[in-house]
Amino acid sequence: MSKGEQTRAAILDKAVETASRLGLEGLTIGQLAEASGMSKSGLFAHFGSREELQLAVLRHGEALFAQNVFEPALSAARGVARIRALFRNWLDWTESSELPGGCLMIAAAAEFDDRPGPVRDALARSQRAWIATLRKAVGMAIETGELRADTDTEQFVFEMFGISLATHHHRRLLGEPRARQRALAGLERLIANSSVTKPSAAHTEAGARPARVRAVRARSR
Amino acid sequence: MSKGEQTRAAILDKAVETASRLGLEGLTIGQLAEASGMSKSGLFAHFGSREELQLAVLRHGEALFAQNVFEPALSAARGVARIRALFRNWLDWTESSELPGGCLMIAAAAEFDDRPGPVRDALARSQRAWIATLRKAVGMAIETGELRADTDTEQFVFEMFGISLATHHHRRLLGEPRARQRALAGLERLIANSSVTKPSAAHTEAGARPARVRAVRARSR
DNA sequence: CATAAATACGAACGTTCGTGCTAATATGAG
DNA sequence: CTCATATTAGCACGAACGTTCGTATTTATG
Repeated sequence: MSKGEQTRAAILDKAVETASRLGLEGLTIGQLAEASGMSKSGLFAHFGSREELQLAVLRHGEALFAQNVFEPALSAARGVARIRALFRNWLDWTESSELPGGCLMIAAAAEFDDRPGPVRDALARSQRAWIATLRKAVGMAIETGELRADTDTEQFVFEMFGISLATHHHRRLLGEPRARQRALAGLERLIANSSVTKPSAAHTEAGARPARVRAVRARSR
Repeated sequence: MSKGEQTRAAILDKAVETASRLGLEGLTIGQLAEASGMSKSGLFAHFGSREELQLAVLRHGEALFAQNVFEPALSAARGVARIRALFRNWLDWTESSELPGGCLMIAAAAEFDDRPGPVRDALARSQRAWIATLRKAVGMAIETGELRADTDTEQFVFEMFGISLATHHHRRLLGEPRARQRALAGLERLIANSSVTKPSAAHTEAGARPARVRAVRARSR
């Protein structure tokens, strides 16, 4: 790796960190240069424009996401186990120490959903790819017979996404410590609702949901 | 209403609109002045600082939210009917023509979750109040006997929030036209899971969930 | 109608923004 | 070690930022 690529990577590490807190629009050539210990123009030369910097940050974040969330989950068995692994890695990612501002994609999504341009396009592409990955995982859980064949995978992933967003929102803005617990409970409810083996009516009525959740938590720790 | 209050209100209308698209940090005294057809300094005099402007925009947005989402839902009967009303008004709000950038609070939440200060504090307070309102609505649905007494209201609202966030995300960034449908289906699943009268197993297994959703949609149109 | 108060404007402040240049320095291949 | 190339720094630019100030104008009050 040449010196140039090396500094570029170091810059992008810093930039992803900053962007997770301040957003991609909060990224500033000057501040990023100071944080990287180099001159504005020196840093600028690596990207050519602010928009190119934003795109590079997005790509860098995507790579980190794949590396930290997606890839480790592949060691989990296909089916609900992998769904749980993907989801937990996702939650871990949003509270990672490398990302003091939480998930970069979530911050960028809210920021660019009304700013047409290449950055928004790249972001949307990335999000669609992630959704497709999740759908595939749900599809495999149907193939293994753990989830019912009539499961609406799109709806499943939609709600899964929502739980993740709510976790981010509650933990970061509201400082809610039980957010992760709520997230895991939500996922379990989602899984239970699409499971082939249905809980008995008596069980369910007597509050089986919290009990089931507790069991899952125990297993996860 | 004095002339001053009048222009101030007009400014804030424009500002809420802009902030819904560009965020509170995207708000600029100069641009807002131009959009309002007045001078920078003239506009500035109404607020005294940019931060005060942001706070005023937030308060103005809060008032609009209460007026468009909360208050109309009070005409719905206590219980799940009101939960549905609140939720639908909320969805309507995020696609309102007055808010070209979607829900102001959601945009601001992602923006300020890592920017300590008065704006973040005000936003968090507002969000907590809204959550409390939703919890109260769920609590009343328990009192009416429609939802089970062991329903975890906090969890219910958490997931409701998530569905709303996912809807915003999918519709605005990904342009997903079925987002609203997915949202309503998610809420119905949430309600069904906490309902006293449980659907028969046969019904559920044969895909009662989409059917139930369709019925609800029909009722809402 | 006069007059005090409220409201709006225009010009300018010091900073920071992104982006061009050119010159200096560091890197790595021969 | 040499030298072409890659990398960084220095400096300057026009524009926009939030903010201040003195002044003009409009509004409401007696």
